[in-house]
Amino acid sequence: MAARQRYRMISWVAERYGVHPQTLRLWEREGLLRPHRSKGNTRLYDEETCERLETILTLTRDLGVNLAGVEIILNLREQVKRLQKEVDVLTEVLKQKLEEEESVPRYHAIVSVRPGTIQPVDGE
Amino acid sequence: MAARQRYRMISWVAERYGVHPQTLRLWEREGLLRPHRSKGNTRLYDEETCERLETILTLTRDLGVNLAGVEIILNLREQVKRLQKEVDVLTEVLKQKLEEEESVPRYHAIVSVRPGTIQPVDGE
DNA sequence: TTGCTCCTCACGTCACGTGAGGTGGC
DNA sequence: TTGCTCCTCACGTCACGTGAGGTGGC
Repeated sequence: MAARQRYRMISWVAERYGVHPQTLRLWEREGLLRPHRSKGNTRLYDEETCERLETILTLTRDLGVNLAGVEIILNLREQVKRLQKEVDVLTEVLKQKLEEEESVPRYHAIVSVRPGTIQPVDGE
Repeated sequence: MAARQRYRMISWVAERYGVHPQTLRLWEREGLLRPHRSKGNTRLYDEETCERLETILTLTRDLGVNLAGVEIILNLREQVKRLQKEVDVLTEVLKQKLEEEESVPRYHAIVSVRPGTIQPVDGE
């Protein structure tokens, strides 16, 4: 899953996505991006950061959202993702419960007797 | 639940929330607010619209979000609300299933007999 | 050294809030 | 009539993207 990370420098990212390097620095200052740093303080962008960047680009360029909005939208999307996952898990568990119930003969749920008060009609 | 609606005109809303009437008209033009209209074309704000306005005010004034962002954020919040409700319902159903399971004597799951092959030991 | 990186400062543009001006219904 | 409403147009401000200028590491 966690593939070998590729770290890119700012010029690569800027050209790849058509963003001004200063814009990348600005967005970092605003807290929207958090690239890693080399020992010499050079920004290093991993894949996750690049994906985040793509999202931000869509929001700002295509949809005209400002930076304050981007921040909130990214958080809300995370929340939606978590909730959607929770719904999926709960649905799956419930589905299994219902199947389980289905496989048990019906009268097991209907007959309710005290232990020792019933006997087989004939042997076995 | 659905109480008698009170409709307010733009000057009342503007003063109540400290918003310029033109701003209210602008936000409507941008699709963020949808007040009703009188037969003479006067805007009429109901409670729901006022609540929506409060939310927009928080987003724009306190958080600095622009109108494009507000639109998206309001939609995402709706989505979160729906998902949260779904999680609540599923959780409740699952809880009941588990309680039900707990209340059924264990051997109901163990004993597996054909109908008509068992009888009560004594009457009743 | 060359071409990258880092940073701060400053300008230009655009979104958006607000005011003016002119209209019509209660 | 008075004071509201409607509308459009235009100005001022602020956020933000981008360029310049000067620095230091690979």
